[in-house]
Amino acid sequence: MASHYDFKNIEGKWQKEWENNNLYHTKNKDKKDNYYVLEMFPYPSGKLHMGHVRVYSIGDVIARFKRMNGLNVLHPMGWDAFGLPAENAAIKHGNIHPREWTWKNIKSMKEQMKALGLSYDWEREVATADPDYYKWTQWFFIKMFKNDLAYKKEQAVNWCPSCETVLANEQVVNNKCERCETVVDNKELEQWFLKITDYADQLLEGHQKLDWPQRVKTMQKNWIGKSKGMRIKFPIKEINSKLEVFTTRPDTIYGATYMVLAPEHPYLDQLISGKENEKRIRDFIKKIKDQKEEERTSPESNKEGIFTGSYATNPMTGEKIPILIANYVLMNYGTGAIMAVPAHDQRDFDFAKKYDLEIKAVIQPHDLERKLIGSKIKEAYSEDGYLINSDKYNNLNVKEAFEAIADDMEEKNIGNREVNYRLRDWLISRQRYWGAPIPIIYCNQCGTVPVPEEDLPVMLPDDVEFSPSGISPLAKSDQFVNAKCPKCGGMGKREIDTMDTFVDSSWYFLRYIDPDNQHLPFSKDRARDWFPVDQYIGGIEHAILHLLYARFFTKVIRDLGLTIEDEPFTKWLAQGMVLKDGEKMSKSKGNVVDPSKILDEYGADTARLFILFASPPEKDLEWSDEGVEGSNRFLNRVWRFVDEICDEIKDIQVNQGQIETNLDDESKKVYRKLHETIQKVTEDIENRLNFNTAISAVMELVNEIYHYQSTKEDDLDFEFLSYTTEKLLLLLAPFAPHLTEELWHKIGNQSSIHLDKWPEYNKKAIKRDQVTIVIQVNGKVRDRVKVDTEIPKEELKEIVFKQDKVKKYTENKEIIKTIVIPKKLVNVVVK
RNA sequence: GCCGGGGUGGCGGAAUUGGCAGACGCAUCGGACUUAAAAUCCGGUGGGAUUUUUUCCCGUAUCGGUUCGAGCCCGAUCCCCGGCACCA
Repeated sequence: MASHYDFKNIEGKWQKEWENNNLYHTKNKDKKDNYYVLEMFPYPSGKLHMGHVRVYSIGDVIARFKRMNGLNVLHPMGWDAFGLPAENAAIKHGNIHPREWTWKNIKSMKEQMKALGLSYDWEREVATADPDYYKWTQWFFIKMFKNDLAYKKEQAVNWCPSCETVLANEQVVNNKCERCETVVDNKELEQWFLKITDYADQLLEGHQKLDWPQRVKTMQKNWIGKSKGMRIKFPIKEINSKLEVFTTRPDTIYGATYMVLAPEHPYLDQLISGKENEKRIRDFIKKIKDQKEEERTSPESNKEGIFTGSYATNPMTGEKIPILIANYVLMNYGTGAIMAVPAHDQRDFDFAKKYDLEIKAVIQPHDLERKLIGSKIKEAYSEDGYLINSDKYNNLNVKEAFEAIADDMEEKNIGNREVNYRLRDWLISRQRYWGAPIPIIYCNQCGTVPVPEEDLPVMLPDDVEFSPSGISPLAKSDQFVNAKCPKCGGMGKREIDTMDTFVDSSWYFLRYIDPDNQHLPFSKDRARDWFPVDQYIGGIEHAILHLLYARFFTKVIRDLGLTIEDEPFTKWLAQGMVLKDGEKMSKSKGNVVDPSKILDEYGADTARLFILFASPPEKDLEWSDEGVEGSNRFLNRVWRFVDEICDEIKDIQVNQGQIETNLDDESKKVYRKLHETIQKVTEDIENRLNFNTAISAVMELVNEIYHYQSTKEDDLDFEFLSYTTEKLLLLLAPFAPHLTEELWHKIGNQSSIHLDKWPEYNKKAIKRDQVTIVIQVNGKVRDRVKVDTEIPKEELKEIVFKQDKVKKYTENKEIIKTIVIPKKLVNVVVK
């Protein structure tokens, strides 16, 4: 008899069978029993990597488990099919169109997914590069445009010189392009933005009801960066206007001794022209503007500034205070100008020391020992305290003063309460070919005109040269560019930029629920039945980008009236990375393990089992070839056991209700273990998504069965074994779908194991008559004793004190107390 | 600097509500089977001491605290990972 199962044969056979029977097709039903589990769809690079195998294995276990528990499960898959690699491949190889390249890759990746035995409903497959899909991406853009949520403006934007396109703030990491790690430049360009900032507060508040990892919510919170403060106007007499600043500390305004403008501030020209130092000042501004972004914005770099020669008036004190320019004030946050309070802000303090500006303390610590004396301050004091040198606000604490000053300023029209965000609007224009064209036509008469909804999609033209040149390749297609104005019928020009691919992926989860809808991106009824996604699974690297955008889109879609939901993903499991030798797998490090090789050597079930067993899903997983061997060994162990007895048990009709009545002691042990395992596996999947411990529980069960076999030898109870085998296979089915299906049929079943019901555990079976109680003396384990489970405390104590060990350790000592924890332990405390 | 997560055998990890630390797997050692090996099956394996089928001590990054009892709670420190950062 063979000691290893023929995984190649078995896996191929069942994959075909499942496909032929359309086993994983999802019917649309009312909301009641629906369950939507979704893994982040991949970019079709052409090959699956281990990270993919991990995320899809996790999703597949959940989908199969929920199905077996009687739910109507939606488990779809698709392709994030627009993007640069397709274009780069076309440029590099010259003779292949991005479309061809993309669809070729989709085909091979889909085959790999099928080889993994993933239970997708392929009839719902979507690809963002398909005109049937991007038509609706464009439709959403137009809806946003009409609702003032999409707008075009000129501003300094991030430019990646390698990708030759602009990037959103979210796509710039440490001043580098998120994709290619090239240092980004600044460019003044007119670009399309989506008004995500309108939803900043909702994006923050929505976190409350999300069952997401805390760290991810924190990341998004940091990214949104909400701060409450005031916008305050400082009059500048000489140019007869007012300089606005944003501050979170209006309570310190009596200590504002100077003002600082960003070198890009629009007032500068007026302020400095004609001043005796004008040339020096202009040279300084130029120098700062030429500074690299990194240098400019690093807190470690030196603060540099120059006096403009002008003064503003502190609106509360009436004092004249100098206006300076400095590198440490940024144009893209707040108003690009600050009131400087050196006594209570470390940055202002450092700058004031360097340029010898006045430092005036206006907050005094409650702790008198730390009393601040103006000229002797060594560092800024920014903690709590009470006000001094602040006229009628003296002696108020910081919080009271904030409110009082804010009220008064609002009344006198000096300033207004304002909330500021770090979050910027989402820049979606890309100067590249392989994306959804922005559906806008520019007309000399009518201006910026959206393409009418009935004319969508605006198709990508084929006759273009892809080589990036800083402007979109679409500019080179006359047939594309020239279009009639939808309003007046005159000749207009199309927008030539395409959309950021994150736009495509911000709503794909809604298309799956109604993929063939020709009239709308999806119908409201279907959304009601399926949306939101119950369980989303994907990499932590999307914590900010994709997940923030998708949440934003969902809120916009809600406001368009297409759903009533305002969060797309109720639960999110952020799965960890797959590492090799402690590092992320990458070509440059040469530590890549190719999934197809593992599939070839061990099969899909082994690959899935290992990846689920090696680590809990949210943690990083260290790849181990020996570990894969181990998982394979376990599956073979299951196979051998069933293979050996299947002829004996396949015709046995198990009497489910009666099974426990005739068990001998050995069988009873296995029977209890089986039901304990059912409980453990069910709870581990259902409540914790801890597949590693679920699998280890099944391993323990299999060990127990082997033990039973070797103890009983020729005296096996085959009806009981038949019962046990069935349950065992059901428990393992979500993890190893092919092997369990094969064995399921071998033991005499006709229909698929994956349509069967998840086993339930028998509460009576796992109840123990006797338990082992740990006996401690002064907290140290000294003995163990087996007693009846429901033994009264007093009786248990009596038994404990009769034990020799207990006598030994309590001899000649005073017993202070005895702690009894039923079913667990007894601790005798002595002195 | 601020915020969040983490640190357990040779390794991956378990301990779910403060109650037997190290489940399960890997690696390794021993036994069975074999002419032999592989595969398989059975068993040992945190460290130390010891009278070695015994008994005890130490042990969850470090130090301290709370508690009858701490891997888990509290305080301080060190280290690792992630996010944000001249954000006013």
